[in-house]
Amino acid sequence: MKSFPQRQAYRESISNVIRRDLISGKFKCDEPMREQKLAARFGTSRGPVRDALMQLTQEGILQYQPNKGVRVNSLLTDEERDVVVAMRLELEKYCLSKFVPIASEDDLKNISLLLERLKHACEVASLPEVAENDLALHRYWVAQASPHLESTWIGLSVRMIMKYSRLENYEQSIAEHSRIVNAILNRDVEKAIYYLGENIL
Amino acid sequence: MKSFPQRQAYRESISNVIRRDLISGKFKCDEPMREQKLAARFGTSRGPVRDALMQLTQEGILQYQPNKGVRVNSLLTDEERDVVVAMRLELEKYCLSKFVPIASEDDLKNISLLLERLKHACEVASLPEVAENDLALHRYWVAQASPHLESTWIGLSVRMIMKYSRLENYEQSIAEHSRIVNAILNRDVEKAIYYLGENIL
DNA sequence: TATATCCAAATTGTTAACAATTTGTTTGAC
DNA sequence: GTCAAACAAATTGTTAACAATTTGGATATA
Repeated sequence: MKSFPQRQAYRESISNVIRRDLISGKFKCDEPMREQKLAARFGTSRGPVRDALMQLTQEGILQYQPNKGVRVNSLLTDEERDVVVAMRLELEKYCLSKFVPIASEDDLKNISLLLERLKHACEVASLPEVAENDLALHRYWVAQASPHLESTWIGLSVRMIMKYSRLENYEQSIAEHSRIVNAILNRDVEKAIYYLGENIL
Repeated sequence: MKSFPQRQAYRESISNVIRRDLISGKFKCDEPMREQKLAARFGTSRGPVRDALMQLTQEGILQYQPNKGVRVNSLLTDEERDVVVAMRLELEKYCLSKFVPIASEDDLKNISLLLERLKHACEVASLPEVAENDLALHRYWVAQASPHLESTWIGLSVRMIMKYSRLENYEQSIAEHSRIVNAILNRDVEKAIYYLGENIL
């Protein structure tokens, strides 16, 4: 009947919320994340919270130390960020080249919708929402083209955004993503990849 | 007193063992990993086993479905592997360029030791051991140069190896790694990176 | 004051029991 | 025989309690 994750496991929704908080800078760097407090906040026991924290640790956002819990990982250095940008670009270029030719009409509708949501978030100028919708749009073609590499992608992308995000220039973000989506709608792989390169840096 | 992880958490050792089993092909593709059985095998409860499984899921080796547990993820496609190779190379080139100039005498001793271990594994021709020592050697300079990106690196590397590993040509593996390590010992970044490119493909 | 030691509180690590979901099998109607 | 519903077994999801470790502070000593 219900064709989709009927009830997303706690761990997923918890890690999504925490990730969002981290992107929008609600936690100071090196600040320890206490399991008990988070469990209370989310109305669960510590189990699912631990799961979510471990997931974010694997994504590289948090840092784990045995018997000491997890803390907000320090930001990438400038050099590391350059490397991450290059890796993410490599990955997303491949995904676009794969996705554009095979995208169904529904896919095109969906990315148009995601673009609209991103535009709206830019208009109300809410940074965490902009970040979330930016990632959601990119994530769409990654997931369609290569579900195998989706988890790799998210780790790279979140950490790239956390280190000086260019997202604060809202008009530019809208323009860049509009160009990419237009190219996709026209099935123009070359252009899509070109504009992607201008967006991810 | 004990300066290092005094007693590695279960989750770590469990995930290491399972990862090794996966690399050496002990589980069929799509085969479900049962928590109960693994818990019995490792003499713990399901908790730490779940932690280990989730970690491997994040690394992309296993696939998780809510209420259905985890299975061995299907292998990368040829194209995906090419992308992963490029990403890993990008990352490791950076790490080598960072590591070689700052490596201490102890570091040099350590990688020499790791190379010897790899040689030994090649001589006794035990594939899982070769894989483990190969990864351990590369991991050393990644961890030294950029602990931030270590978890990213391991996900890429393990999946790259699982898809047709070139490790079975033992003599070649020894030669390639000897060249890299020699270049490092001579503080020759250019050569080290060059030989790395010949090794990772 | 500075340092070391010990104790209590807070926190993480692990376990076992219970709840919810999925899976497989039997049963029965047609 | 085929299909569907109902039941039983297996498996995952969650929780709360307990164990082990770390942390912070009080006390004592030089």
